[in-house]
Amino acid sequence: MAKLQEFFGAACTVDNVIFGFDEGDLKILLIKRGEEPFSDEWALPGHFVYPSEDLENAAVRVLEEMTGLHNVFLEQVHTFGEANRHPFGRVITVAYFSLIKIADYKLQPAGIAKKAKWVPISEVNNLPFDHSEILEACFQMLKRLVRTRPVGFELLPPKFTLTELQHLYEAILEVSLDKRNFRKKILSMNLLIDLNESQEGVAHRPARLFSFDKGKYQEFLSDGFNFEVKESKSKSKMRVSTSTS
Amino acid sequence: MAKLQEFFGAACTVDNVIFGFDEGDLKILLIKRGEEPFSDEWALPGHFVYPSEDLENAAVRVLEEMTGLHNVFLEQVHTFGEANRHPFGRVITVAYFSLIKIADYKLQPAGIAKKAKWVPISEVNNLPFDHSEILEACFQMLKRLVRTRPVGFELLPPKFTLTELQHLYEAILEVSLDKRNFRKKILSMNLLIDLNESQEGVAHRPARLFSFDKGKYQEFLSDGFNFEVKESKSKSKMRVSTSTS
DNA sequence: TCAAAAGTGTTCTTATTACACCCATGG
DNA sequence: CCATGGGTGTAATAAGAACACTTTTGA
Repeated sequence: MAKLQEFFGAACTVDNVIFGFDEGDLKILLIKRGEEPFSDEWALPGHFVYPSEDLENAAVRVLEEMTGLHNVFLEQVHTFGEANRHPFGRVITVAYFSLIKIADYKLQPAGIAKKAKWVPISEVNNLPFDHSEILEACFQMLKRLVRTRPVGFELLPPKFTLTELQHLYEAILEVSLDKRNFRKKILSMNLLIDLNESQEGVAHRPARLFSFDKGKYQEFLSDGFNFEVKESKSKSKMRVSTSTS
Repeated sequence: MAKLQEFFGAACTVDNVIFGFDEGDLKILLIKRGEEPFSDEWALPGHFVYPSEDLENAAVRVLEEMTGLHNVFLEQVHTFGEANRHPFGRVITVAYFSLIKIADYKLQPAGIAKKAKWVPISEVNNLPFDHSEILEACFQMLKRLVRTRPVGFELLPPKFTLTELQHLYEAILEVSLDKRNFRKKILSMNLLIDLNESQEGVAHRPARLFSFDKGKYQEFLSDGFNFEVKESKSKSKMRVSTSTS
């Protein structure tokens, strides 16, 4: 039997999969590591948890350092604790994922921008540590979440079109959806407010703009909903990995 | 900025919510602690993760020590890492939950039985540490899981009646269900095998016995299903806390 | 006038809900 | 013969799925 002291030699980190949606693509934020191990490689943003820092607070701290944003959607996903997952010693990592509006991120000073980049999720590969596994777990979590919570609110700008919202769902779920059925369903939830405004300057019929109803949104956040979607039969959409080695 | 060394002073534990189903009640296994802190109090079974032990393995180890059972359903739920949650230092705990057949457990030698007991979930209260919060998280997880995975297989004996299965769902979801609708739905899944056997020695019409179809079960385990259930309109069932302080 | 995306309804099918009486057994 | 829980079907409603053409704008 080990003595109590021997158990207190581990470190804990948080790693954060930060999702954004831009140009029809679901993306995550990667950072170029400045320290060993894996210095100069692109990895998930993360950091050690300080000795007297709450775990959740560490995740918030990393997120705020990366994005400059506060009050961001953040949820714990899974903890990875293989004994040899980190070369420097026993390091257990807790994975979080968060959802941000990329437009907000872009307004931030460029301090961190030199060492951070948004990468479409289909193009991410060869992450160091067990970060690929972490990403996969977070992506699965997002897929699950999108069917029970009105997640679009976190990822889209304040005003958006129904097509943008549909594309978001398609990007997350990796399916294609029927336009009429999607609209019927999402509108029947009374979650959206029709702003009676239209897009401007587009080379086609301008779309109506909508925003989320914050009251309804909070309701759905706590109670959940059931957004079951089935891939539309006609045209199927495959996940394309455009990554090259 | 802290030095690397300063991060390596934490300990990691696992805590395990072990669910069983018996006498129509959903129960969990509690253990009488043999060590400080909270010695002699009833708590969730758990233990430190050894320095070179995989996290998941620690959860399996605790489970096997407690129950003597192998290959048990076990899933990670959430990690609790408030800085001051443990009086002895920085201890982060990873919560797991598992599902066992209480009948199997009862066959085990009674070594641990003196310091362990099954408690109906409605009667659990005042657990030490943040164990109440951990239990709540695991119970929520079980509720979620029961609607997407054929969880009954893990909790019921090899042969069971449809009413027993229904009572299991009712205990987990804390609702009452319509008998006919429940049967129609569960039978339509082709998950059950009608054994063409009947109960014996009951003071009423004997019920047919069923078992799970292992092939179908595996399929549902990986693909999931959608067991949406709505509380039956006529008679509602409230969660009754029979605990007395 | 063309290209591009927006917008819009109906029919069919499937799943869910509500609901009440007879049956088999042991005591 | 009574108490107990087992077992069964149908009609009404709601939700989901399939599907194609017209509209508005800028270039």
